[in-house]
Parts: sequence; C-alpha cells; structure tokens
Amino acid sequence: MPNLADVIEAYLVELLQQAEQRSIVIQRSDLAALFACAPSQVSYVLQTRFIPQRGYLVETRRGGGGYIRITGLLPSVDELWRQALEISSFALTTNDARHLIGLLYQARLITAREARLLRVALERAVLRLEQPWHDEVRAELMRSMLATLMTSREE
Amino acid sequence: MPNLADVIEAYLVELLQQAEQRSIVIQRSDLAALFACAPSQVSYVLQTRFIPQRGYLVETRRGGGGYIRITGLLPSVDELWRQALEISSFALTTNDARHLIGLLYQARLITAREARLLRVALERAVLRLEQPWHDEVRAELMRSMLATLMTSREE
DNA sequence: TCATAAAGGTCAGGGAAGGACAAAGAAGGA
DNA sequence: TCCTTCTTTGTCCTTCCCTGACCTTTATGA
Repeated sequence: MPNLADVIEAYLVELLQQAEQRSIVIQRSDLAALFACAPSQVSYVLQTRFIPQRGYLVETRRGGGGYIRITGLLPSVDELWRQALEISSFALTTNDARHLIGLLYQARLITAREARLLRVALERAVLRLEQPWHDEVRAELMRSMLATLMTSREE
Repeated sequence: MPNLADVIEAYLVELLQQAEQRSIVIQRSDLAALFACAPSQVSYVLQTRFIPQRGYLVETRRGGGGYIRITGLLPSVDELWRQALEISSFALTTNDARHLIGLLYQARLITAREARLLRVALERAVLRLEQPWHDEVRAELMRSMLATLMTSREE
C-alpha cells in the first residue's frame, strides 16, 4: 500500500503533466481536504519531493487568497550535469567547487557571468557559519544552483 | 479567486501602462467605490505594492481636491544597479529579493537563468542559519552577487 | 477669520491562508 | 528485537488581506 505522500506526489505530477503551462497553482487546504489529511502533510510532500534537486520550483504566498505554485522544470539533458550533481552530492571544498565550475564553463554549459555568480555565491554563503559546516552547505547550495541551471534554458 | 489587492494592483498597473505620461492621478474614494471596498484598502495596496523598492513613487494630497499620483520610475541602467545595491544594503526579505530580481530581469540587466540562480541561492543559502540572521545574510549575499553581475559584461 | 466639508492617513483587529516544529506512528533493515 | 528513517498529525506561529473607527490636512465660503 503506497504512502499518502506518494499518492499526493503522483497526483501533483499528473497535474503538472496535463497542464498547459509548466506550472500549476494549488491551495494547501484544498489538497488536504481532497486527500483527507492534515495540511502539513501537503507541506511535507512539497518539502521532500518537489525540491530543486529534483527539478522543481515551489513558490508560496500566505494570507487570504494564498496559494502554492509548483513549477516543473525542463528535463535534464546532459550527462555532465548529472556528474556535477554527483560530485556535489555530499560535501564540497572551495577548490573542488572552483574546479567543477571551470569544467562546466569550458563545456559551455554555463556562461562566464553564471560561473562568476556561482563562485561568489559559494564563497560568501558560508561566511557566517562555523567551519565544520562549510563544505556541506556549499554542496547543498551548489546542488540547488546546478539543478536550476540544468533545467532552465535561456529565454 | 485572486485578492482584491491584486486586482486593484493590476488595474493600476494597467492604467500606468496605457498612460501617456509615466504617472497617473486617482482619487482614493473613487477607486474604493469602483471596487466596492473600504478606502483604506486602496491605501493598503499603495503601501504594499507601489513602493520605491518596486520602482514606484506615490505622492498624495489631502483635503478638498485631494488626489493620489502614482509614478512609475524608469531608472537608468546605472541608477538601477545603484538602487539594487542600496535596497540590499542592510537586510533583505525573501519577498523583497524576489521583486528586486524581477526588476533587474525586466530591465534586461540579468537573464532568466541568472534570475533563477539568484533566487535559488538567496533562498537556500540561509537555511542552516538562525532566523534572525536570514535577512541580513541574504542582503550580504545579494550585494556580492550584484557586484559580480554589475562588473561583468556578457561573455 | 474660521467653521465646515472634503479629501487622504493611521492603526488596531479579525480572518484566512501557509510555515515550523515536535511528537507519535509505521516500515524496514541489522 | 531494536534502531533508524520516513510518514503523518496536531498545535501554534507568521504573513497577508480587509475593514471600520478615528485623525489630519486642505480648500472654500459665510
């Protein structure tokens, strides 16, 4: 018997596939009512399934008329991307990050500006953190940014 | 069912786009009557949407013959970068960051991919930090990334 | 001059979303 | 069995919307 979480995930994926757009808009309480579960269950599904690492973007708004928008990004294209994600799967030193970014740039998968952006973000993002966390957080951030890049074309 | 606030915002934006000038003049009570809401609702929309951070200037006059003038600012490229830096000079909420990025994108100062990159970085980078530091660190990271983008032309 | 009417401003409060988090429950592996 | 990880719920919190009551400013005319 499948999880409720899996069922909800499948339902949302189905909605996304049938949508004209690349995104759908839902309301947390509606979905909770539909599946007769706690609203926070929906949040759980979003937090564990519809994450950047899996190629999704979630935007929300609180208050009256609040909503949740899920955007499914383009399917990934290149094996290099996969490798890049793999490389940053756990921890990433500054040097490893630099090297990886260089590879992506040489392969023309990212622009010079994007490369600089990645470097700056990865260097500055960890400044307020205790040392032991640096490489881990850097990897996490790298994965998110890679997922974003690998699933979005220039418009 | 969108918010009334969103509807009013859209209406005013529409008016601004159709206007010959860069500004429009309205009356609070008229607008309130048009949308069948409390006058303070209009004030709310102005205070939450048509703010300098989003590129608008609002001037009002009370008393008989009072009015509200909304001006959409079209800053020069340099001015826009400067404003962006200024906006992120101390603390930056997720929402303000989103709008700022949107502004830069609309002005074609950054690409769609770069915009997504910024958003993801700003959202994920603060996850391991205690709440009180979020906006501050976000601003710091934003400044670094802005500086990088400002000083690097395409390719 | 100054009372009055006609604007817009301010603010507290209630209601309607989603968010965060702890704790209990379930599933599966060592 | 026992431990770990994932799921599910419940409770309380934050954000956002909207209104109503009351305040301040400005124009005008007696």
